[in-house]
Order: sequence, then C-alpha cells, then structure tokens
Amino acid sequence: MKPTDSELEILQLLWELGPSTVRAVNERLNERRDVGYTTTLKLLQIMFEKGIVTRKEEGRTHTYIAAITETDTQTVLLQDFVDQTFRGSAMKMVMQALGNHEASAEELDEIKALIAHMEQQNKL
Amino acid sequence: MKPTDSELEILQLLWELGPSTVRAVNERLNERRDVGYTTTLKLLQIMFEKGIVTRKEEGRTHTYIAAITETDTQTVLLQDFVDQTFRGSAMKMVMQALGNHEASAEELDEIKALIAHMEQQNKL
DNA sequence: TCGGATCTACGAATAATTTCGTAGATAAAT
DNA sequence: ATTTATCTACGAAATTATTCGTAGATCCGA
Repeated sequence: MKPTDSELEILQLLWELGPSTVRAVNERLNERRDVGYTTTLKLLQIMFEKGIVTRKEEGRTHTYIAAITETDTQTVLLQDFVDQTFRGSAMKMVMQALGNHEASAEELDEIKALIAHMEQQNKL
Repeated sequence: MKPTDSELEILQLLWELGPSTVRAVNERLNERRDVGYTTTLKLLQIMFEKGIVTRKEEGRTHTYIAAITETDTQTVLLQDFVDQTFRGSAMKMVMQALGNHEASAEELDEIKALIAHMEQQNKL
C-alpha cells in the first residue's frame, strides 16, 4: 500500500501526465537525473505486480495508469510521516509547516476558511 | 543529516528519555517490537559515527545523547516530505492535515493566532 | 528484405539498511 | 576463584530497494 521513494516519484509523473508509456515516463525522469530505460521499465513492472498501476497493451507497447489517487496516497503517507516524525501530532506538524513557510494572503485565507468551517463542525 | 527510519525511531526515544544507555533504548524498543540488543547497539554505534548522537563513557557502559534537536530534524524531514509527496506545496499538505484531523478548539485557536501573526508580517 | 531501433521480460549486480552472531573484556554473583 | 551476566566491537548475513545488462520479439526505414 505504501509506495517506495522511486515508486512515488513515478506516481507523481503518472498523476501529472495521465496514462503514459514507459518511454514518456523515462524521458520525464531524465529531465531531472540519469535513469536507464530498463530501470524505469522494471519499476513500472514491479508497480504493476503490486497493483499500484494498471496497464493497457497497445500493440507492442504498454501504457501505464496510476491505480491509486494522489490524494489517497498523500493521506496514507501523511499519517505515517506524522507518526514517525511528529510522534503522531498532526497539529504540531501543521504549526511547523506554517511557521517555516512563506504563505500568500490567499493561502492564509484558504486556511482561515477551513478553520472556520471546522469550528462550525465542532459546535454541533 | 537525514536519519534513516530506524535511526529516527531511536532518536525519538532519546529525545523523550534524555541520555540513555543501550539497554534502556533497547527495552523501550522492545515494548513495540522484537529487537535484539546488539541490533540496537549497532545502530547507536552507527549513529555515533555519523555524529547524530554523542556518548559518554561511564565505566563499562556508554550513555547516548541525541546530538541533533527534534525541531531541527523535523524541519529537514518536513521539507523533504513536502517535496516528495506534495510536490513542494506545504500549503496543500497543511490543508490535508487539517482536513483529515480532528482538532480541538484550543488547537484551532493556536493556528489562528499564528496565521494572524503571519498576516501582520505580510503587511510590512 | 535486411539492419537498426524500440519494445518487453527477466535475472542478477549494486547499494542501502537492518539485523544479529561471535569474541573478548569487565563486572557481579555464587 | 570460578562461573554467569552484561558490556562493547566488529564482521557479515539478511532484507529491501534500485539499477541495469542481455535476450528475444516486433516494428520501421532504407
């Protein structure tokens, strides 16, 4: 259920690009660092075996598709990360993230709106 | 600079317990899962070599002490995590974390205060 | 049609992390 | 004093993740 680092890197591309061939993924990876074609192929095959991606055979080539959503994956990884790094305290992590980061007025407004919404919920 | 998973697990204990012997750390680990004594010893030795912990020799035994702070470590890991999992968007992660999580009124107040403070900063 | 390019499958090398067995020293217990 | 328990050091096995080479099939252009 929990993708490895390399798998996550590829998932990011699949989420961004949509259904993609090995070559497309590999070319995208190579914009950032050197990765052999068969390395990318192998990873996608492993991910296929694990059920992380599906694939369509189109002639000779395979087109890979993410089988899990970005949001679901983020939720799982976030939970693990909070447990590992912030001893389970999501709020502490939120405070850190806010503190470390420059945020635009719009972003802050968004958060305020979300908080207001949560406070409504709490009242019920 | 970036501790591995096992190293982080031990760091958590050192932060919580303060200076500790191998045995103390190992016993604490064994409350959650089976870990051999020499496994814990070896990890602490590796962490010592890397400079993640320091140690004091007291007679025959060593007392280990975290050499990096919890907050610093959280900052480093958080940055990496956001990049890897949220494509660098800390705000998106914050929204997720808030959304997934029950938060008490006090916690929400804390966050509101922090946001208010940040908005002040933005104005200057 | 022939030769090079491109595809998948597969096995295995490499690397990074985690785990533990053994040895030797010292302390504690009988 | 001799055995037993506990400590560190060290090497190496086991595990997990990553990378790539090679082989065989298919497509495409000259």
